[in-house]
Amino acid sequence: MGSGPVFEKIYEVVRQIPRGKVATYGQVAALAGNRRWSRTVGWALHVNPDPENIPCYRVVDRTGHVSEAFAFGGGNRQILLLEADGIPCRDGTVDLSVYQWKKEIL
DNA sequence: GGGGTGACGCGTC
DNA sequence: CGACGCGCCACCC
Repeated sequence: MGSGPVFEKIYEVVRQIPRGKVATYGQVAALAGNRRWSRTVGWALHVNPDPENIPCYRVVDRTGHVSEAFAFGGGNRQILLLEADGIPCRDGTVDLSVYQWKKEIL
């Protein structure tokens, strides 16, 4: 499956986002190894090879706004999935100050 | 090796 | 608040 080692790194991170939380593209990029991969993260999710195990809908941009080019039928679809996780999406926007995932140091 | 693409981020106007 | 532009980096042809 190696679309690219970086892509897999990104998928690995997205897969770790806990239910009820969201992460930003920049955050995922940083956790994957390089914060400048934000664009690459978006692209990696765009070609998401395994949506069942990779909750790409839990990834939003830095403003908390969902993607409008979501691969399942628009951002509306993404909002539904997020709300199913217990995350209220006000006008397609998530309150990052409350729902942003913070990788805790165990 | 070169060029085009993309679900971003940030500064600036 | 919104629009625009530039930088950033990986992937495919």
